[in-house]
Amino acid sequence: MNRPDDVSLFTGGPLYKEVKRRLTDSLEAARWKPGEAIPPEPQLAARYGVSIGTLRKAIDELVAENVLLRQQGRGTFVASHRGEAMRFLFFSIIGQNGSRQYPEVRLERFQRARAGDAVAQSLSVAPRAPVLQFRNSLWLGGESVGVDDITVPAALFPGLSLTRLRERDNTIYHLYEHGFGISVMRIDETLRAVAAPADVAALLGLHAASPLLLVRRVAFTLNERPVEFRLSWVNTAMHEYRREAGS
Amino acid sequence: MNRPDDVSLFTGGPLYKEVKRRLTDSLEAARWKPGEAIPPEPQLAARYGVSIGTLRKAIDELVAENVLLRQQGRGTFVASHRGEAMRFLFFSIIGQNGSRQYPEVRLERFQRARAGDAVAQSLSVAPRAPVLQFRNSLWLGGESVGVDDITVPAALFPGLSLTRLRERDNTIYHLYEHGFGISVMRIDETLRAVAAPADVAALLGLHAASPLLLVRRVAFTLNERPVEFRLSWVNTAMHEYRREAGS
DNA sequence: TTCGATTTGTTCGTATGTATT
DNA sequence: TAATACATACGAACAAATCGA
Repeated sequence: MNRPDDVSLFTGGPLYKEVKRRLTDSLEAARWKPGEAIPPEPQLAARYGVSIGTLRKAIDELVAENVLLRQQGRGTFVASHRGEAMRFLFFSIIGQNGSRQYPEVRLERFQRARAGDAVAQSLSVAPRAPVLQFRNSLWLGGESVGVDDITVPAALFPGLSLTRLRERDNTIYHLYEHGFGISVMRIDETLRAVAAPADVAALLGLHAASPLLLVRRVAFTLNERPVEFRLSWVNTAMHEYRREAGS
Repeated sequence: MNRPDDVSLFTGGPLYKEVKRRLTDSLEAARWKPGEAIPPEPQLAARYGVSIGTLRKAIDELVAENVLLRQQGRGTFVASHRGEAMRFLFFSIIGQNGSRQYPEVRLERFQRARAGDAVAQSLSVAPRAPVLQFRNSLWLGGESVGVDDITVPAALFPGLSLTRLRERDNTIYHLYEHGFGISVMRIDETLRAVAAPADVAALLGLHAASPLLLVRRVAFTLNERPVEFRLSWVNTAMHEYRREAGS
């Protein structure tokens, strides 16, 4: 017996880490798509030639990383931006009473452009590489709370258009996933306080130079490829940015 | 055999969850102190009357929550603010190049006071309960980057004084832990952009009304008891607040 | 509604590997 | 080197949730 996926002769470290790598590779290759179930544990264990306990340890780590989702009696599913699960994983604005609510998003602008040096470096593309840029305004309870300036590499999003962005009926990351096979799995954010630029202030109905929270985000796929650069200006007069740490 | 800690007849859910509760209770009761090793796995498994696998599953979760720390060949240790491990778990300011460095802290003020309504609610103490308040300025590379206004319930920190704060040779949370048996294990932060108050601006060498990042922090112990309320004003001209999400 | 098949969750026990002292 | 302690891996049995016949 020597099935192609068999891992039992692997010698470069713990077996379960190798199994995890194989699973990750299959996920990156979209062998199983977001929202779909991966094969049952006994079947995967047999395929890789490991015990079910070893397989489960590999899956455990992917579940902890929000890459897979287990449901007893149903199966193990590839994380997707379709449902509610990832809805607030990447949206951190809350009301002053602590209420979490997803914003209404309005597309304000869409254009083709070329990457500046900073954006090119963040997105790991060549300077002046073609990119798509669009601006959204975010609304919570009828109030304008922020502006997102989003830049993505044009090569990764062929056919992304103003219409496509307008017609989506879900989050932007769901559109990336469903429309372009790009799954945002991790974000890296740095925050600072700045004076509002004139155009942003106008969109938010504020005086220019009002203090705004500026969030610089880079979004990554499972294989750590950066796929989106985003600057968000947030009016924190009536809302806040929340983060928990330690457990 | 019916040892007092035996858990084998427990019926209210998974055994390992009950074992985890017992471990947590022992940690709260300071049966094992920060920095110390808990008993070896076989010994704990015998004490609770469970298999070693079940015990390990309980410990796994506490390790994932940064409550315990495992070291192969040495033992399993209670998390402590003494070492480097928790150093950057609760300090999120980085340089513009992404460098993480721990700030120099200067005590600017220390006073006894009474809790206002907002602080009292955050700290779960009665309104006008006695509290201790102190202000620190934070310095990175010779530059003043922020001001912390810290409020703690006086009842939890008997004997905390200006001298005590000045003479510490480690982080404030290490002082809480070592001097008062209070271990901060989790923080909850909300962030907003504000115009600098005059006194803070002066300390930071900025014009009044410069935009500052205001971080409102509540710190909790293992049993979710709030033990510190903190407002931090951060000058994000040369530094940033960093957070990662998703994995 | 009931029942059986499927799938993950929990628990047990054992053996062996690896790091530390 | 020997003893100790956690890490990895195996396998088995039963429990609990889900789903369709």
